[in-house]
Amino acid sequence: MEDEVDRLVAAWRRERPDLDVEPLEVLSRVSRLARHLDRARRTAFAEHALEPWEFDVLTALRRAGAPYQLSPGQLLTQTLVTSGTMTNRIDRLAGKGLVQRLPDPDDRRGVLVRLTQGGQERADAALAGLLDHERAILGELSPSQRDDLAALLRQLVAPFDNLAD
Amino acid sequence: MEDEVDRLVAAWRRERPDLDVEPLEVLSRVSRLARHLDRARRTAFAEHALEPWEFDVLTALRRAGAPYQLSPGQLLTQTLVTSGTMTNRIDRLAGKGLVQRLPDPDDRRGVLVRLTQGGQERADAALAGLLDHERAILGELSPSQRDDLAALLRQLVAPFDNLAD
DNA sequence: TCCCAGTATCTTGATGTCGAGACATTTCCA
DNA sequence: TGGAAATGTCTCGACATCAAGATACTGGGA
Repeated sequence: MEDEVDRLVAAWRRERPDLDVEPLEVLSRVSRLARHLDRARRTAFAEHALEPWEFDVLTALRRAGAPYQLSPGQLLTQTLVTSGTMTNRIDRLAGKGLVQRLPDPDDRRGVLVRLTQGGQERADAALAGLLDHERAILGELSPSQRDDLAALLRQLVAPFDNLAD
Repeated sequence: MEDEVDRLVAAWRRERPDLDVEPLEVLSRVSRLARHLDRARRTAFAEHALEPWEFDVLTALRRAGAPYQLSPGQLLTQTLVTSGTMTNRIDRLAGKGLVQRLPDPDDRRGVLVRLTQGGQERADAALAGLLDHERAILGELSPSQRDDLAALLRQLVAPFDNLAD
């Protein structure tokens, strides 16, 4: 089946026949698919009354394992936002009762952000919902195609992930 | 080589062994790769003193073919932003002399946005630079792997692209 | 012990985007 | 032909983000 990138590439071949636009076949599809996935995620989370950024923070804490707490600095590195943004996010999540701020007993400059019981439940439910949605999207592919795709993508991502960011 | 998604998946398997997190192997890699690509694009465009959003608008006009003009509404559907955002973008591009606003001769409500000579040159140069960068990223893969990857991604994207958006 | 560079977090101001609504013009239908 | 609905663009207010600087505390060397 044809997609928007096929149309995009055709337009460039018509307007710029001198250029090799083959890289777009892969990388434009990655970008466009990511945009669609963002929208799908937003929809999936709305069923649990969560914004994507809330999910990102809550699940980072959930993945940390009991007692489900991290410093703001650790959350920064996991979510790739700036410190000002994280302060704002923690404020709002604390206001909703999904996390609480605790003083770090070992460092009086520091703070620990801990998932509340309610926050953990919301995170767990939203993750399950997200995975259901994503399984539906991947229904287009056979199990072996999924494995192939994951392996190819890993090859492209790994150089970025293993570089000092 | 290992990547961040391998670590992410391992953490979930430890914390939520009851869940099947296999979809993340594909879709989290798509999202993360897209984020890395955004940063790489930003770097590539900076060599031509362009922001990503400027590139998006200028190349939409460039792809339209001579005389390189589209209505704001057509630009909306191609760039997936809202009308308020597009008005703002056109204002700034016009201020830099990269596009100009012309009254639509056929519809007095309407406006046509036309690429200037300078705008076209910037768009063409930035596209060539982007493709060079992207070719380097894809250097990890053989030609047949790229074809496979493009085909698998097309299968995932096509249902979104061919749905009323 | 004192000081100072380093670390951790929060505050502030600027920016770009979105969503809703305003306004002008066109199109469709009675 | 008259009027309502649709269309195309712009304006405005709210919001999340970022970058840079402010504030508070720690820890090692003189």
